Amino acid sequence: MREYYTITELTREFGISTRTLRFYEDEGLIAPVRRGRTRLFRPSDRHLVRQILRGKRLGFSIAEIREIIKMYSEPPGEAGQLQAIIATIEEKRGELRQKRRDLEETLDELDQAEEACVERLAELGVNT
Amino acid sequence: MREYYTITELTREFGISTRTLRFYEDEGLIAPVRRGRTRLFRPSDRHLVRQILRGKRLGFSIAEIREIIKMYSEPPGEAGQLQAIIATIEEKRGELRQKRRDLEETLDELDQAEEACVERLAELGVNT
DNA sequence: GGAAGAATTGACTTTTACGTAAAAGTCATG
DNA sequence: CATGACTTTTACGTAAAAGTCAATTCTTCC
Repeated sequence: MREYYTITELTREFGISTRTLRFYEDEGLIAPVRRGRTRLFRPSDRHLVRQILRGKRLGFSIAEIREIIKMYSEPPGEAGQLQAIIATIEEKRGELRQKRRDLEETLDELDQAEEACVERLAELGVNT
Repeated sequence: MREYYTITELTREFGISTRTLRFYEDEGLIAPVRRGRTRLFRPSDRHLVRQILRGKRLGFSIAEIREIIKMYSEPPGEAGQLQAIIATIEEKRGELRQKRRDLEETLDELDQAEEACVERLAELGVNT
């Protein structure tokens, strides 16, 4: 496990721009350490980037991703806060399940569409 | 099955604004018929709206949704076009499968986060 | 037949998530 | 030490997806 990654290493690995990484830092999603002014990304930062991009692919906004990421971090000390986090987790879980239903439905409809195309092709094959 | 829905009926059913529906019409995603200037939405339009919102929840852009919707419609006559559609369906299926992996991973991490919270709560319960 | 209540159009605004360009600092290598 | 590849900050720009608002135009209902 490497200790540090440079910003361009991560841009290449994830196919994103330096602007994007700086933007995520501005948004408080990641906090790479500095040597002088230069950012050094630790494996944990790299993992956060991975989680951010995953969230993006699922259609979550930066604000939502921030919320999700916050929940992965160490749980706080206070009981009330813990309850609150658990409630938020429940909520996100609900959203994800909705997305899963959406996903399965869409996959089904794509299957049907493909079948229709294949049938149509068969017809053409016969008629030609 | 009702023959027509008014625009406000659909806004209420789906929790979106008239502006949004008109926007989708401008974008060519739906094409409600008119009585005078008033839009009348058929069940098929309503179903399209359902599909659009599903696409949105999955993080697809309007352009992508347009692409997906086009594939649900009747397959065209020409073999080359049919092949092209099938290829696009394959591609979308790939994206959806990636999303599904992302989704499962996120659900797993949320589970872990919740467990951590529950444990922490148990500790607090013991210590108090 | 006139007032109230929907709908419509068009223009302008907003938010999100970066893109892009300028100007300057950093650092390894020849 | 200078060259070139990277990086940084600052600041303005932009595309997508609506929101908002104003001015009209239908309806319809009493």
